[in-house]
Amino acid sequence: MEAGGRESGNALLFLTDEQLRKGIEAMFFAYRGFTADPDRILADMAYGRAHHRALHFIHRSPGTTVNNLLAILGVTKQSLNRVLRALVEDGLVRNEVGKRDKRERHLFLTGTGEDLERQLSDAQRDRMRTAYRAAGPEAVAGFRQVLEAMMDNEMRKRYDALIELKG
Amino acid sequence: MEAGGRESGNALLFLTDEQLRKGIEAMFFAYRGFTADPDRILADMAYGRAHHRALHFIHRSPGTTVNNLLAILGVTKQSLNRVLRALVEDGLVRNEVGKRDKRERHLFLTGTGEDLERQLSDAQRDRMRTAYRAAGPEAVAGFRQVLEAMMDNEMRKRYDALIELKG
DNA sequence: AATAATACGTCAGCTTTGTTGACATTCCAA
DNA sequence: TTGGAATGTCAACAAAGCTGACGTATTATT
Repeated sequence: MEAGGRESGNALLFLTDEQLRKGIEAMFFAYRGFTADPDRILADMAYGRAHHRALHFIHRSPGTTVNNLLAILGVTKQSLNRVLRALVEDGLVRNEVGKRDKRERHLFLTGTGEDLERQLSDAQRDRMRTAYRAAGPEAVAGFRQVLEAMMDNEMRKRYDALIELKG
Repeated sequence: MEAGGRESGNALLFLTDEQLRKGIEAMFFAYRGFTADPDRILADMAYGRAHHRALHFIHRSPGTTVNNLLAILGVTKQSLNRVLRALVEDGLVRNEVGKRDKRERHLFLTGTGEDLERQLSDAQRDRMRTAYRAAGPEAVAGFRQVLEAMMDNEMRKRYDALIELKG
């Protein structure tokens, strides 16, 4: 287990079912806030959250392949393909046949794509920044620690891999 | 703005775009982990995440009305009705006409409903507990602080109202 | 007493985003 | 040269959200 034993009294009060339930509900409501601003922007367009996610990760890792994106997003290629096709048709995403492996398509944002991505992530970052500022650096460190511990091993790998790129 | 000025150097490093992006991605991956276990359980049944949410909040506030639940979940009554109808038909949720106001329907879980709810929330709590334990009480406090700061004002009201009940 | 507002249910139709399954193409590598 | 990987695409479907319209109790207001 871990420390345990002697510190049975108050030290573990943060692990009671009540505390866990609060955390679960906080996660639920916070996630809605987390996506609210981009959702509002996207509602006017023909795009949704799935398009936002694609734009985000292409922006973040330019030249990434379809398979990479598939693994990160955790959806089927048919589902992702629908999103990518729309973005390519509308000129937000550019497709480039791989040099080494010509089966692969490397994905890039166009100028227009970068513009929309920036608009969306600005909104999302603004909220995040406000929350971070209100909570302070130590709270933020704790926030990140808990989130990372909450991921699946699979997802933590993907997350870590992303972090390494620019981390 | 706020404090600013003299402490321009390292004190605000946690507010850089890079740090915010990491937080955004951590939130994305963590939320997938957060829902993964209940999702796996529900996949075998004819239910989804929407049913889980309804069960959770009815369990948490027994006797809540449809309108209450609507406000908490933030969906339309048509959408919620589809979910509730299934749960009532399958004998997981019980409907009770209001005493004071006979227009209202008060919602309760049946024994079967409680069983499923427990199964789902046990799975979710287990992951939460493991994450909390790994991160420690101070990290958890920070986690909660940031989440609460991230909610919409609307949602924070709902969240606070819930907390008061049993909190 | 009449009227308005509220709470709830339901029908119909639409959208987004996910899913399977099947199949073709292209290309790398053994 | 052949098997398998990476990609794209078609079709059909499901979950879960949405709008709009309408009906029925019940309560509140005038």
